[in-house]
Amino acid sequence: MNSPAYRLGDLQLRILQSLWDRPDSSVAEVHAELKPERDLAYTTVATMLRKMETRGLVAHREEGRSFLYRALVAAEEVSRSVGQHLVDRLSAGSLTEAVSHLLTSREVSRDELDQLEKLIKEAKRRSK
Amino acid sequence: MNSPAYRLGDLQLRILQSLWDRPDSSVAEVHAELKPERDLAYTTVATMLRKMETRGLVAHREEGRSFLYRALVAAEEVSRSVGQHLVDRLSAGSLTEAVSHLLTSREVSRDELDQLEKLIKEAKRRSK
DNA sequence: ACCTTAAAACTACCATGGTAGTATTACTGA
DNA sequence: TCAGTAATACTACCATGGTAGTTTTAAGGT
Repeated sequence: MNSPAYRLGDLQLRILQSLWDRPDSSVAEVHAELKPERDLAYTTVATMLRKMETRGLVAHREEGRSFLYRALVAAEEVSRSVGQHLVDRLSAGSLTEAVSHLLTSREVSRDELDQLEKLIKEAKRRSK
Repeated sequence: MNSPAYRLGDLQLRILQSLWDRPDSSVAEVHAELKPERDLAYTTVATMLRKMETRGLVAHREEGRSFLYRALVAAEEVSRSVGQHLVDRLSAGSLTEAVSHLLTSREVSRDELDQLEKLIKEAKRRSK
């Protein structure tokens, strides 16, 4: 149906996540938030935001001398799309296979396993 | 530390998967295998294989008039790397969060949930 | 009013994945 | 031997993500 199959680069996705967390962020705020992980120039973030606006991913409004950006796409939508892509890449579309990959290819703590188990149980309850 | 952090495009990853399945494939064989999903020109696959060879991802040997390609990188290595990257994208590195996304953002059949549960149990047993 | 500063706008650039066309090479069969 | 064919080699192209420099605009203090 209406899954526009978002093709997002790493930076774009990261910026969206930042915007989902804090809507109406200025470029400076987004830049600051990304600073620890990726030391980008201010202009890089600004440019990216503008590119994303032309793609309809975000929108801005002026607040004094600043542009405040917000995401136009829902976290849900994009997550699904990205997640689907993930599963496809990892294992031609099979979710369980993908998770299996994830589990076997890394150290997974006892704690995480417990959490995962709980997740499954919840999902089962919901689907019942 | 020997995780070279493979940055692979979709097609490259798909080709590797094909090669893991059937080592010593000719270009024609890889092309044929990909045909149903992606109707690419023969030359596209050949070019990609050549590019991947310069990157050290695959190697070829001549067999009569054909080049037989094989993957130089282990499925394990790449899977881990790709999986890690995808988990990072989806949710800053948290595996359980990533799986949670996967579970809540799509229809998951009862059957899949059962399989997943089994997976977790196995992982627990192994880690014990 | 003017200088400083900070923001946005515009523009350019590079790397790379993806795509495919054309050229070349070399078997193979008649 | 030589035309046909099937393979590789070479090359070019495009789109896009990512990066950042330069230019313009406008606010704010003194």
